Amino acid sequence: MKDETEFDDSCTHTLHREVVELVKKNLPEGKSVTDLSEFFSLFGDYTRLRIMMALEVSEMCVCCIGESLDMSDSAVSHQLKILKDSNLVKSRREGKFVYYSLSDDHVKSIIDIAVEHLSEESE
Amino acid sequence: MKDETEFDDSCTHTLHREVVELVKKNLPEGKSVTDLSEFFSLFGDYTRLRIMMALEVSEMCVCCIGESLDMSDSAVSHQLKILKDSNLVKSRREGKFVYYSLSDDHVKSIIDIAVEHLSEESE
DNA sequence: CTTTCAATTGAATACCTGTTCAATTGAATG
DNA sequence: CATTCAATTGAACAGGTATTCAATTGAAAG
Repeated sequence: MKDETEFDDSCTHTLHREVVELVKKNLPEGKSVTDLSEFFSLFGDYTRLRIMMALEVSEMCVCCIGESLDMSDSAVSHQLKILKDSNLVKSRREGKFVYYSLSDDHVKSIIDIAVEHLSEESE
Repeated sequence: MKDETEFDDSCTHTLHREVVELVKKNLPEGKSVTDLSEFFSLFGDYTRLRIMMALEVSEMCVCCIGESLDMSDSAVSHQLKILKDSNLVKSRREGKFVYYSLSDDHVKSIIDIAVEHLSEESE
């Protein structure tokens, strides 16, 4: 009857055990990590990122965004919906046009940090 | 013979035209935006993000990461390869084990910024 | 040299997600 | 009220990607 009966799967070194337990304790709950990864995913798509960077320059209506980025209005609208549902952009209607803009400057600051990281990378 | 022959697609208002041209001028070239979106994508996957957050706590061997996060060693190894190719994690071999750790503290700072953003969001 | 365990790899699979296309809604205008 | 243009929506499609599974490599120990 060995001492290891409760540790019968892989990587059973006691030293490693302690680390595993420590990590399990300190890891945030699944929900918040999911939220975080979904947040990063918003920036992880090429066209969505381009839309946000375009809106850093100026607010624009849907068709202007499409023309600036050479995308169909439909594709733009779909992505804008995702960004709006995530509170990264907001919109206002003026006559026939719906103008989109960034909700706040979090977007810019997050992109800036990443740009900075990537530029340091290539040194 | 109208003046609009060169502007015969949608959204032809001169006011909008100027904005479109401004945005086109100020938008970074495609390559750098692609790099940026790929960078964010690394954080945009649930399991990859969990791996990085686990490594914030301590360096670990592959099987310990798997055990901490309840994933197969193979799945962990595949993701670690992606993270290593992107220079977000590094590894060292010690006997039979390969220990992984974060390359630098950029990972932590980027995650922290996002966490901060999300917490402000919910106020 | 054979065995054992950790880690990696490649191929196949399954899932997710962005785009397209067609149809529809909303608002202004004649 | 019909028309026009901007925008939205839903369904279908296609491309990318994470996981699984099986096989293999690498290092230590008997």
